[in-house]
Amino acid sequence: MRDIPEPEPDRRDDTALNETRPTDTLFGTLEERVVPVLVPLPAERPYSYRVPEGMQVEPGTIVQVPLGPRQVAGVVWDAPTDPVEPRKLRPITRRFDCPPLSTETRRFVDWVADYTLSPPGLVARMVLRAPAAFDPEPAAEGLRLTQARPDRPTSARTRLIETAAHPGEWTRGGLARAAGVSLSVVDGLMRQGVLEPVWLPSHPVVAPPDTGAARATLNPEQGAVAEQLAERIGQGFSVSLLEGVTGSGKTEVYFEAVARALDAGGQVLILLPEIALTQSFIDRFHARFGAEPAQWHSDVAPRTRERVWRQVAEGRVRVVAGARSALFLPFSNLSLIVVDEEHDPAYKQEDRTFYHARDMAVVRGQIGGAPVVLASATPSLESRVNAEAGRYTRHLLASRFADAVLPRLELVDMRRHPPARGRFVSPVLLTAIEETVARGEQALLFLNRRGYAPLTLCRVCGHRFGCPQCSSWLVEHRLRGTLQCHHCGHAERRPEACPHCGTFDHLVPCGPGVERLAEEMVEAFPDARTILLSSDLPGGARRLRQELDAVADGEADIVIGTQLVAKGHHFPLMTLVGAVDADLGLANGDPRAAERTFQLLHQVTGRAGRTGLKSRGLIQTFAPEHPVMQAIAAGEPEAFYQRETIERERAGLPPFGRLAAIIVSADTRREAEEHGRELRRAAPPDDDLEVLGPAEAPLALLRGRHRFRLLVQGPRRAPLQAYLREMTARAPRPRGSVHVQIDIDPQSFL
DNA sequence: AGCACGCCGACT
DNA sequence: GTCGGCGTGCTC
Repeated sequence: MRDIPEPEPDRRDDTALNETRPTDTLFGTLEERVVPVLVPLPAERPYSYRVPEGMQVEPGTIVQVPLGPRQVAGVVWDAPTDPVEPRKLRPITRRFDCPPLSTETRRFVDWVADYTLSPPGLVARMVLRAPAAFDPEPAAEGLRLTQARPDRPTSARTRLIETAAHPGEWTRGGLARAAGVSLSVVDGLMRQGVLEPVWLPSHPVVAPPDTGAARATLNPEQGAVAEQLAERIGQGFSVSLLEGVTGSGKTEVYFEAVARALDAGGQVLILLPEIALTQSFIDRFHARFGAEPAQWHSDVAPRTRERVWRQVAEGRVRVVAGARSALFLPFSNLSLIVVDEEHDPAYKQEDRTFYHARDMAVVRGQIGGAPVVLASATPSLESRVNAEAGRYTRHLLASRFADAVLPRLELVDMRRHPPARGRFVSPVLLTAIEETVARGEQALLFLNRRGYAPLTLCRVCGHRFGCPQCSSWLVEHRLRGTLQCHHCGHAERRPEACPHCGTFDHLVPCGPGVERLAEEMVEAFPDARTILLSSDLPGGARRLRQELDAVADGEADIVIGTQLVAKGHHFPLMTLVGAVDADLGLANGDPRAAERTFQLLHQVTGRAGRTGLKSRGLIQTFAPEHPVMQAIAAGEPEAFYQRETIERERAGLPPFGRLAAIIVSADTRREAEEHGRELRRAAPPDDDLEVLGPAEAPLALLRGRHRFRLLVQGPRRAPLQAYLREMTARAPRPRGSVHVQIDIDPQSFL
């Protein structure tokens, strides 16, 4: 990790903070202090503000400053500013009573801004996204018993005093309720000075974790890995790749490193993809540490969010479990970062500031001198290559818990075992389902396609229903009676007649979706309990969670699900997993399609067989010879990764993609994609082609490992060309890259 | 990012 | 004749 550039020294040296500069006034020279303040807007440098007489600020102090017509929160920074006319200078409005952002947090903001070519103000904005947290939480007024005693001790008063004598914090209302007296009794005793008001410190948003609450029982292998991870705590920056199949105890193992970091007095951040941040994870944490971690994700109530932010800044919150944005919390003493499910594409943010949270977590660890643990059953190519190259230490958890065994995986060659006409499940899989259900066990059919059918056409005239806004087909959702575009969200009612030729009742669905698969199962196994799990079912996330629990409790025989079944849910009775269309993800033109498909199928088949029952995974494919299918059948990621990546790297080839197209002309991503489709048609068939929007293009150029075809046209041509010239000029500047550049997507090989 | 200013199409 | 579209520019 020596590749992370040191912060450029000149950036700190040439602007002394609280710089004193003489200003000429009518009355002579007046000394005034001017400081750089990073404001939440896309300016390349901090703005300068005057510091009012008597105000103390230092780098990291959070302040309120006037900005045009409004007041905004900014951070006092330590970077040079552009010269500004003295008459434009305005004073800082106030400083918030809030711990200053730590040096590590500030260096992290600078680094991310520099790396992602984002204005530092916008990165700082991600840190400051808890507006009401900069002022201290309003202290609650509590009451405390004094030495004084009432002049006339009535029974109500005596009871009140007895109650108040109990240890603990009492509020006015709470005390009255607990003593069974009215508020006027409390007020009376306050007037007599028997009770006095005290300021209660605000309550911790979560109880402190207890590292000794419940030691996990680890087998020798897990114990050894846990110890190796724990030994890294306090030893400075390192990255450990913790790899193990579903059920191998990764979480329990890294919890031991978390415990060690907490014992050493540090803060811990556990990053999870938003979808994996479930109650079940929180429960597991609670079981180990006797308290919940603070949570940070989009569903956390604003009020709680602010308290978490504040208490992280104060160092009172010790552990945060959060989605990628938790990386920008104002930790002051971060001593361990865990990135669970590190391969998950949800870590990549693709709007505003583009960043990959896994990579930025590594950078944050480097800046703060803290160890980083990346955990996954199916590590990303980047992480595997980094491990191969010795930058990351690899820890392998080979076995599963107890007697649970991995499912036996078989490929079903759909050319040799075709389903019946208009059906999608091969007789081989049908037989397996029948046997499974007969034994009272559960079968899972995985198909990553929502709705009933991905394409509808008219049997009479051949009309195909396409999206009016983009170029994809409309997906029929029979349960809702709609045709929907999964690309742009366009939806319309399913018509009775063909809009082209007017014929009624001759519209035919083509291809399978989960709804259609459910229909097929109900017909084939009318006595079995079939359940459909899809993110678009009515009832929303809560209903879905209930359904998942019901499945785990055995209240279904056949489960049909989209990719949501691959994420973090354990079904103890599941002994058969069928991937209905394993080839599906391979054909979509995504250069990471093979990797994603491998990961998805691996995770789905890993759902089965936690109880020690014999379990099977059947993978329906038309291409059993494809390396992804071979690797899945072997049940060993190695086969796939070596073929797909490492060999390629050894051969001296760019890992993926010989040609990347950059569309710099477009104003919107959609427009860029349209240009991209044209370009893809025109490209030689053996070129791997990546289409990048305008926001990504300069970055890709800067990182430049690929040949680029530039298409520069349209209304913003001139500024973009200038920008690109500037970027190209910057590109040769020797700067290391933290990660092996495996992904042609510039954001992922940061 | 917001927000204001500024120049061209369909209407209370 | 105005209301309103978003293109352009500015914020210490």
